[in-house]
Formats: sequence, C-alpha cells, structure tokens
Amino acid sequence: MELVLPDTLTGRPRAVRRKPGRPVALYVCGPTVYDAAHVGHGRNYLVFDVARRFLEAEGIPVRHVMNITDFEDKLDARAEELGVSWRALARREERAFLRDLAALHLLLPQLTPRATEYVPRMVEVARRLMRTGRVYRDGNEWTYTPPHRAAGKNFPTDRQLAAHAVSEPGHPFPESAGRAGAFMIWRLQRPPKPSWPSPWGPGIPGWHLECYAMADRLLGLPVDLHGGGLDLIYPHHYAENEIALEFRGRPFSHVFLHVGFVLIDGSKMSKSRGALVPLRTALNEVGADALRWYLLSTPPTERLPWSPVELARSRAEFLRVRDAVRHWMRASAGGRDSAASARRLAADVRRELARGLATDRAFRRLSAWATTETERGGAVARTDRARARAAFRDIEARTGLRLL
RNA sequence: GCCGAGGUGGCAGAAUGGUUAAUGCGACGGACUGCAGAUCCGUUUCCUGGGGGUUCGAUUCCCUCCCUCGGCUCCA
Repeated sequence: MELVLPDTLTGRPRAVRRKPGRPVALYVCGPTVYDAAHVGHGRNYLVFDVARRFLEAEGIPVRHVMNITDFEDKLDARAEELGVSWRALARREERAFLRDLAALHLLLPQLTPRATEYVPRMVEVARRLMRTGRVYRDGNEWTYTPPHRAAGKNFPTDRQLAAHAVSEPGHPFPESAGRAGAFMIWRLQRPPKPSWPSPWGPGIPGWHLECYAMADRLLGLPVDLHGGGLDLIYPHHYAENEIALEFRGRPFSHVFLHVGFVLIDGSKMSKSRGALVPLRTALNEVGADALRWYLLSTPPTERLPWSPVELARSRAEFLRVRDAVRHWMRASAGGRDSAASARRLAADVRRELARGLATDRAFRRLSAWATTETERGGAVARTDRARARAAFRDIEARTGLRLL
C-alpha cells in the first residue's frame, strides 16, 4: 500500500515513491545541538519515524539521513556561556539528543552526518553559487539572491516576504522588494569561533548549504521525502530548494512533510522564551509508549497543545488499549474468537496510516477495538493465537507502540 | 497583506452524502448520607457561522461572505 502524505510544496496529497531498485531516500532536518531535546523535537522526529516504520512494514527499504548541525552562532554563544569549546558542547549535546530520541523508541537514522564534516562540500556549493552572478558581498557576508520563480516551483515565500515587509514599516529587511528570499552563503570568521579556509577567506558557510551538500552526497537529489518542523519551511527549506532549482532545475524533494508545532500556552515551544518541556522529563513521567500516543494523537501537520491533563489521559488510554490486547491474547482464558478481529484492526490501522499518516485515526481504531472487545469479553482461541499475534506485531511495527 | 487550519448543544469534541447528529464534562432530578463530597441511576426539549449551489438526500461536496486561531529571515 502506498504512503500518501500532505505535500507542503504543492499543497496536495502525494505518494512517497522511490527510484526503481533503490530504497526510499528520506532526509529529515536534524537539530542544532546546543541544548536538550524538548517534546516538540520529539513529535517532529516521531512523525518521520512512523513514516519510515510504515514503509518498512510494507517491505520498502528506507535510507534515512538526519543531519547534526554542530556549528552555529547559538552554539558558540552557549559554549562561551558555559566556558567550554563549541566542539565539546556539540558532541555532548549530540549524544544526549540521540539518546533521548532512542528513549522515545525511535528508529535512529542510518546516517547522522555532522555539519563540521561537510564544510569542504559546502564550500564547493558556495563556489558554484558565486558563479551564478546572483551573489553580492556586504562586509563580511556573501549573500545569494534567488531569481523569481514561477508559482509551484518553491514555497510561496517571496511574495509573503514582500507583503510582510511593506505591512510592517519597521521591518529590518532593507531592500525587501528586490531581495526577498536572499540568504547568506559565506561569512568571514576566525577562531576560536568555527572557521574553515575558503577562496574568500576563513569563515563559515551558510546553514542552508549544509542539507543540500549532505543530501546530494548521501542520497542523491531529489530525495523522495524531506521535512521537519513547520518552522523550517522558511527560510531553510525554501533556500535548499532554491539551490536545487538553481543547479538542477528540480525541487529538493518529491514530497515535503512539515510537522505542526507543540504549543505551550497557545504558542510554539521555544528555547528562547524558556517555555518548554524537555523530552527527557516527559519520558520519565509517562514512558515512551504513552508519550508516543499523546504526541501522535493529533494529525501530524496540525498543532498539538501541550497539556499535562491530556498527557495523563493519553497514558490511561494507551494502558487501557494495551491491557485489552493482552487480555484478549490470553488464550488460556478459554477464548473462542478467531484472529479475524485482530487482522481487521491491523488492516484498519494500516489504511489510516497510508492515508496521510493519520495516526490520530489509527489510534482511535485501537481504542474502539479495545472498548468493543472488553465489553463483550472476547478472547482469541488458542489455535488462532499465532495469527492474531502477527496482526498485533504488524500494528506494533507501524506505530512503534508496544502492545503485546 | 500573504500562507495554512478551523467555525457542531453551556463547554470540550466525534461523525469525510443516508435512520431520532456519538461521547465526555457541566447542569438538573433521584438513590445513598446527619450535611456535603465521592459513587450509582435518570434527565438535559435547544446545536452543524450567514447566503447561494450540486443531490432524492449535505455537518460532509462546490462558490461566496463573515468570524476565530496559527505562521510569515533564531527555531523541530
């Protein structure tokens, strides 16, 4: 069964496909490792985890790449604050971040390339952009200004930006009309801050070149599925896509999926506002399965308001479902049911996930099944136990929940 | 301004063309109780934002208007 996702670039549902004989090329934008993961990160990577699990359960191999941004201004600032080197801080936070994702029972990507290892390739991307004649230098920075694109080629942000700049007179975007959508590709900088040699002098490449260089090298462009949090659409994915359009005339990815924010007090969880719930804290409180249930209980592209009450309710709901499954599977209780009920449930879950990764609807199927089977006191017959188990194993494989 | 998601009973929230539009909370009545709470039983007539259209039939599909929420160069 095909996995159809709401594609952000076209605004339409699109099936995830692959090149014949190749695995699905999945590139998920990773974190800047300067602080602990919060539940917003958790939800983001969780959504791609379920997408990958679904494809693999369908027998489709996935090559899953997630970059680690291990040099960046905020990382420098944090390192200085703590009195450690930016490299040491990045390594430490990277380990913690990946450990927390694994604790949420995520399948970790096969490859987690670090930005620091890709600087020479990013320099090469910058060099090619320099040759387009669309780059200008302003002091220590070189900036690339993309040409105007026809509708549908990229996220419709340049129009937005122009309108936004006009509607807010104090907006710090100087020549907005002509330069909407421009992004930095090289900045001069010296140690102890991150710095690498280049034809333009020592410094650092712009962030957007990172994912382009990595995806091109490790997966080949265009990739099949790409995404991250909704906040990455602009400027990050817009910019990556501009580079792909410049060099190849094709978008960065066949399908873009962007995950809705986890909201706290009505607005986005953010490190700068200090309003966030660390992933580790939530995991310690309710465990991976209940947290997965909660984070996936709203459609992936929609926002999820964080609420301790709802978290507790999700935990209770997950446990109710798990207990119902376990009880139903205990054939020693003299069960008479065939495996049909479990197989139907697995088919329902599969169908809901295939259609837009509707985790919320899939979970509702599980809840409904649990209610029905509990009320009628059903239990599987000993002879059908193996087939029923296989059905639940399939659900587990796709959702990452541990039910049996 | 632009992009996106929505407007269902007092509140929250299901139902992606088909019988009296779920369920939960709240409220009200009753049982129990010295009173209250908790618990249990029952009741809750009244609800699909406005206006067109498609259809035998619309909460559901199309158009339009109004309103709400989120986002719009740190960011998952």
